[in-house]
Amino acid sequence: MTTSSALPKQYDPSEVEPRWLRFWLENGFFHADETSPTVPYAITLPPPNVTGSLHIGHALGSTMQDILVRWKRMQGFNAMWMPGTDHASIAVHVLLEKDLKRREDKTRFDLGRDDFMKRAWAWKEKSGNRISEQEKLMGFSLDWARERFTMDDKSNAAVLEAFVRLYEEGLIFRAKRMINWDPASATVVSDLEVDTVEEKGHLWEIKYPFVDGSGEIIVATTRPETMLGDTAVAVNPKDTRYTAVVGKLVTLPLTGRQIPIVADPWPDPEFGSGAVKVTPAHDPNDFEIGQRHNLEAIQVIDAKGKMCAPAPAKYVGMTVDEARKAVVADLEAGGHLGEVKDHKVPRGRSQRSGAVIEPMLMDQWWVKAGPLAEKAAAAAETGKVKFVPELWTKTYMHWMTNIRDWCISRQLWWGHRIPAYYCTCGTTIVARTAPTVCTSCGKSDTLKQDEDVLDTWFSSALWPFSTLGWPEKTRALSTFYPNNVLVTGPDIIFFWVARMMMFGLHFMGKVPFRTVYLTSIVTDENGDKMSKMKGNVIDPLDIVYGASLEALLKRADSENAPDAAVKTIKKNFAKGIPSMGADALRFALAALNTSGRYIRLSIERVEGYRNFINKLWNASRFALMNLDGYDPERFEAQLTTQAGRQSLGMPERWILSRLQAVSNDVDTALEAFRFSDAANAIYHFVWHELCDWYIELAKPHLHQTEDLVQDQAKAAKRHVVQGVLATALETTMRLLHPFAPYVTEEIWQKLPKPPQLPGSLMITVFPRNDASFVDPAAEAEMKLIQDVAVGCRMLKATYGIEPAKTVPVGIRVSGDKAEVLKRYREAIERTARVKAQIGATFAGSSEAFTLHDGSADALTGVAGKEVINSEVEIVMPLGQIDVTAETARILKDIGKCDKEIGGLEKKLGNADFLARAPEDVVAEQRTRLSEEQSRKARLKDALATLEKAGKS
RNA sequence: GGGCGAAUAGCUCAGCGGAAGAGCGUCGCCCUUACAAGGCGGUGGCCGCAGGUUCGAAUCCUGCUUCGCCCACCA
Repeated sequence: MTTSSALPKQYDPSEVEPRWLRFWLENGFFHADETSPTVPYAITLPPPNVTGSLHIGHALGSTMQDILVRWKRMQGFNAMWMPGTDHASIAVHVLLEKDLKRREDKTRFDLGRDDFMKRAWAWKEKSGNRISEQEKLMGFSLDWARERFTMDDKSNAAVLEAFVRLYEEGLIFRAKRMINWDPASATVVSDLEVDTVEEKGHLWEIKYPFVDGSGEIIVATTRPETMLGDTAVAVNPKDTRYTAVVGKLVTLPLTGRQIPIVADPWPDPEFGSGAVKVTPAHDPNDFEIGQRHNLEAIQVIDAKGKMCAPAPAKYVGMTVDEARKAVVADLEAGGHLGEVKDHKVPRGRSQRSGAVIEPMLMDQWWVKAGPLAEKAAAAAETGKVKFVPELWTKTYMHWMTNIRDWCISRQLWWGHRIPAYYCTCGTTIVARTAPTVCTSCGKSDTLKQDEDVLDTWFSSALWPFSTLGWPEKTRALSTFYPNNVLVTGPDIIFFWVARMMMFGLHFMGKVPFRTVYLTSIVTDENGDKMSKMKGNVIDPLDIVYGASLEALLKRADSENAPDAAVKTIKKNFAKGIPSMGADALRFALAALNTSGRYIRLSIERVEGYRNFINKLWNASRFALMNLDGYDPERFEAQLTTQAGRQSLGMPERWILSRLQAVSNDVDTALEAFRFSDAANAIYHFVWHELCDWYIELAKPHLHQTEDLVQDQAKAAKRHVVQGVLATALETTMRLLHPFAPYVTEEIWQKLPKPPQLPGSLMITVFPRNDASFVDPAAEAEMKLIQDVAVGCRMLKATYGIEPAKTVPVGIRVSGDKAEVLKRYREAIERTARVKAQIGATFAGSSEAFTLHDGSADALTGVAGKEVINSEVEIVMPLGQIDVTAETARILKDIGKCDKEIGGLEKKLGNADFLARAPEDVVAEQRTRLSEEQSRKARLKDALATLEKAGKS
């Protein structure tokens, strides 16, 4: 016999988890073989940035992926989950450069390219290791043998190949266009990396005098400093105020330059003065106007965000803000300033560095997005790729159909260097290997490789196939491409999902994945997005293993967290974080993952699911303490025969039927990515069916008694109950395993089970649909038992009787329910702690009756009554009770009845309803009405006897 | 300026055409030999507002209000 000391009362994940993780890894259970003949199921983990460690958002997405992968693996699929990390070019730059500035007061340029790269690699090593460690500890069944990095040799080869091919196809080109310049990081960023925020500013009117002395034209601008680079003034051709001046020249103040007035459709006559100064080098619109009118683009702001020649020497070297003040002052002094108004100005800020983006004209590399996007949009329209939740399709489509060319070059070092070589003769060569001689002039030693690297998302866009060996034609590629599902956050639909679609379709001719599941965004309990700056981030492992306030503060300090963050940490985690275990966190994430856009995560919520894991643990502990003498093979054989099935008691058939229903619910929910439905179905089953009812009903049969040896029937019954309990638990472990792999493996290994099963739960088969276990009759009977037991408990609680105290109770029953109640009287008695007499009438008056054991219990006082339904009511002799309170309770019930009856009568009295509603709906309403009427009659009856008792 | 979404119990959310639900919280009573990280029971809702469609609306339509989010070159 297993003693209780063998299993602790409280589940201790820290002891269990490392053991099974090692076991799974050592046995290679996470590895999928691409040559396996079984049906593949593949997911590629969105590679986390090597910018530090995983946050709770990663934990959410990865947990959902692991649930899918473990579930499909157990269903017999060749499930492969590809791990890896992303070099995160600009993010790592920002991180390292900040650190460099703080510790050594240096910029990357002080350090030089080679030294900087060494530091970046060291950082990558540290961060990458930390990330994979976290992923392992969370129990993620990633195929570690395949682990990749976006800057490993194979990925580099894929990037090179993709770049060269796209260049050869004319889909990558170099051009001088308006770009977003981030002066802080000293690089171009793409449109997507710019956040536009409205900031307070001014609208200045500036007077430009006509060269011919015939007056002046007033222009309006929010950026007066750019006037130094103006090369025209534009007015709308429909604006009759200006028709006469089109073609005239004006003198640009402060510079003396003469510039023309041009007619262009862009200026809105309603805005400002209707005349626009045109600075083609520093404004996207002005650039367009410049293109249309062949205007010169004069650059007056340099790459460091400072004014430069040919701006007048006075301003050169000033920052943009300084120049603005100086220009405004000088204009005013010269009498060129008109009205100045407050104005909200949209300002672009770099997502990464926060610096104000400077629009500039520069030579950069571009991907021609149009043709690629066309196919990517079509794939969504024809259903080759599906978005879940579906509403994200619109977001994706909107972007795809309004796409702009993608600027892919970055003036950074950490990344894939662009394979373009420039010869002094002016030739550009794009090649897979560095050319030694110029293909044009034939000279050697004249070639220089482009200094720039690619946007980090370029390699990410190739990830679904570069990880499988592309550009080589590998077996892995043919087996696992396309992936079945991509699980990621909606915030990177444009950055990543869209681009994988474009490149996947272009290079592979097929979508990279069939379904895109977009997760919610995890926020803190107040609904605020988590950020290190705010101090509300949670490291998943802190929840798994717990963390003291001191430890959290120490880490914040080492990460240079701002004061506000430290304050938040002190407030939110005053008592630290208790240890929950990986299973509790995983289960919580699944259970909270409804279709909403946000998940508010709080430690308390996780605690609730830790309690659930503990509940499961204790239920298993109970079972293991009572499974002595149990023979799994014998029971399995019994379950397979018709006679054996029929020998099961109603509670046994009920719990197996419920288990079957829950299995189906879980399957259905997971097919639809409804993780919370799946988790909640299991939670409810385990806690409120298996534990609250079945185990309670099983107890009397399991408890060892002396006569068991003699009583063959009792021994057989005990064995059946043992079998059902063990089977139900074993099946529950399989259902729950994808969500909570550790505790389920631990319990499953301990449970007695038929010997032919595999050596690990994670490679056992997921519960399959077996309709033969569905038993509506058992479910209906059990429902009746539960209703009656709950009714008894309610009466006891109402009258302040301790739950543990057994009291006599009469169950008045008519119709065919009597037999069921009589048969399961013991079940009611046990679960409600009552002594029940069951019958149509009781001895004596309606309030006095004889207990079933024969002892008379004539009651002089009053009884509590609870009407269960039209056929069943409970009468509980109570002696003296508070007649007023009981009357009020019954009146309240009658009130509810009346309301129901009123509604139903009105409905059934409506000829239109009878004529138009479906027959079954009408019939249902009729049944309900008669049920309610009967219930009301019984309640009134109870009220009458109560009144009588009150008077006597 | 365009687009998308959300308003349901104190909180977080599910339900999306035929009886208002869950978890947590809260309030009682209990250490009943698996579990106090537990058991039993209760309380709690003009389903944002106003119209409309329908025999029937939390659910569909329209408008309004309030909150989110995304996209956008009005100087």
